[in-house]
Amino acid sequence: MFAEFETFIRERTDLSDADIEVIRSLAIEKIVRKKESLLHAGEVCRYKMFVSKGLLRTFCTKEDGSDYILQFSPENSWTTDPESFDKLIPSVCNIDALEYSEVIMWTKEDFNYLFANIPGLKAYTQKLIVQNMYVVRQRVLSVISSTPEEKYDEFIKNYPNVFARVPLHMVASYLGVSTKTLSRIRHAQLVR
Amino acid sequence: MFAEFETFIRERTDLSDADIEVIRSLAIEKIVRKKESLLHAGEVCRYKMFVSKGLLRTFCTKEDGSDYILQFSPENSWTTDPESFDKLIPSVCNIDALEYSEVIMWTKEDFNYLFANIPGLKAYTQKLIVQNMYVVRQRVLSVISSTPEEKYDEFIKNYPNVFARVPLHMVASYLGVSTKTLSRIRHAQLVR
DNA sequence: CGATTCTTTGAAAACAGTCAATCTGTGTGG
DNA sequence: CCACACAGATTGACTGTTTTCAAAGAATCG
Repeated sequence: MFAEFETFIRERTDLSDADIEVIRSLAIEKIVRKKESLLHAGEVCRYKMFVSKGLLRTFCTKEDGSDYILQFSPENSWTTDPESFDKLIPSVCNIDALEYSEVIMWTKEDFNYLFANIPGLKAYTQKLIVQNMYVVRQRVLSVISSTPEEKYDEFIKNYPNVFARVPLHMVASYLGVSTKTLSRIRHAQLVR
Repeated sequence: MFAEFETFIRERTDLSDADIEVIRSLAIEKIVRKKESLLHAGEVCRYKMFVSKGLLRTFCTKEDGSDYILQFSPENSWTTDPESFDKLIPSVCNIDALEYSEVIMWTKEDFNYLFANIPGLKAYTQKLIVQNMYVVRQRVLSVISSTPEEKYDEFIKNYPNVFARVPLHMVASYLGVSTKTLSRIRHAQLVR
């Protein structure tokens, strides 16, 4: 499980073996079965998580019970609730597994330690945050400016790997449209 | 113009007088009249900008000519097109002034210099990016999960200061709904 | 005051959402 | 191994909302 992470991080940083060893020593490895939860709304999100295998989803539930998916996290990606994690306040999101997954987690305390002592990791993390910003900004633009069909097409284009693995109604939830609308779009595209 | 910035940054960091002086020496002050542009789509966004007075808007234009507002930047806030600025690639956004504004700008090169030599500024900037992330994530959630009326109410609640200064059709553009819908909502709220 | 910008409105059309039912494929437990 | 339950996808009928387009008022600015 850690092996995948090590490969991943070595490709993106120039951490030393010693650095990796420290990072490993503070890592918590966790297996999550499909549908198992890693964070419930109301709890503090205590971990920064790396998905080394599988697929997670971050979602919020409104009063009426409807879900809205904020993020999919396939293997080789990071996830957490940043605001809850940083400020140690209760999260409004849930994180659970859409597939059998393997996750590596660090507490805030430990991650801060790594952050302070491994400059390469710090630089990498900061770059990641910035890149994430590009993506989220683009998503805001898409969601306010695109038609449902455009959103659907963009999703398939941007996340083919996720698209192939999640049920349609979750794509709908991610895009902010109803499953009905997605069905209609798909039907129309077939006919064409 | 720089005075407002100095007050602002001193309240949020513990920069020394010397630090401030360096920052000032690299700052470009610019007056922008209402409707004047600071960035056209297709250009590289060469500056990181602090709005010391006035109100800017960042928006994208689709092929059909319709605008979508990504961000309002009132006095005491920062703006740029992060991706264009960081990577020196052409921007897809425009930035212009909704009011007479006073803006302080730094090039990427100069900002990098400040970044490298003024740890307090670096720490502040990074915190800012992270906080911005919270806001944008919240916006994504809102825009995929809220009704137009909820979006409208949230906007007034979150940005009363901006709301009071921009025409309704720009609020609509920011929220991703038509002006018609906003009018209807307002009418309904009046009747109540 | 005239010109421009902004807001509201009406009517019609397009669109998306709800609800309920059906169909499918999957997988589990007996 | 089969039957059954279950999750997912699609569909139809209906409803309700949003958009579009155009036009008319209202407000603002020079």
